[in-house]
Amino acid sequence: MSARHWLLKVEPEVFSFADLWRAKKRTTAWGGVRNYQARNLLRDELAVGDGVLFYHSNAEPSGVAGVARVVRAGYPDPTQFDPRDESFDAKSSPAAPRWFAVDVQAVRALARFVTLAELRAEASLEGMELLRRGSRLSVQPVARTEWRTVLRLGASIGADLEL
DNA sequence: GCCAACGTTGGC
DNA sequence: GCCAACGTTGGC
Repeated sequence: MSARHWLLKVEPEVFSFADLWRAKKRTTAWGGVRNYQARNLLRDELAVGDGVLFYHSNAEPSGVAGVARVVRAGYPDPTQFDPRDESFDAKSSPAAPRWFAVDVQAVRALARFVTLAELRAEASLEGMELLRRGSRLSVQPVARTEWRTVLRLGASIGADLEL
């Protein structure tokens, strides 16, 4: 698979796009994921330079808040080795790490926050993973056409659509 | 290896 | 707060 665009879910109560914007170098480790399908994507697929839709889940409203990019590809998620961390995994070890993280850097906020309802209303996004019934993956591939559509929905008139 | 019970996600 | 959908766990 050579998807170049991804959607990453975050609960804004925990860490929002605004938090990322304020972070040092506008960059954060994106990890704590304890799902194997998501792990495989983080470990094997996300590459430096890939585009990221930063999605606020479990929010009022939920939706895409901003654009980020991958600045460090998959590496062992340090939280799995920290007994004090709630994502600690006693069955993992540095020699055989089980969970992975990437680093992402904010590129820009969307001119308009694009709500989940707006995404659902967009016929051309019908096949988007996020919108599929029961979809829960916190790392999802985004097709190029979907990426462009979301950016268009989030752009103010005349804004540059390219990342 | 089956599958019921349980935990989590996340929209509503 | 509810609950549907899904993933994981663990008894057998």
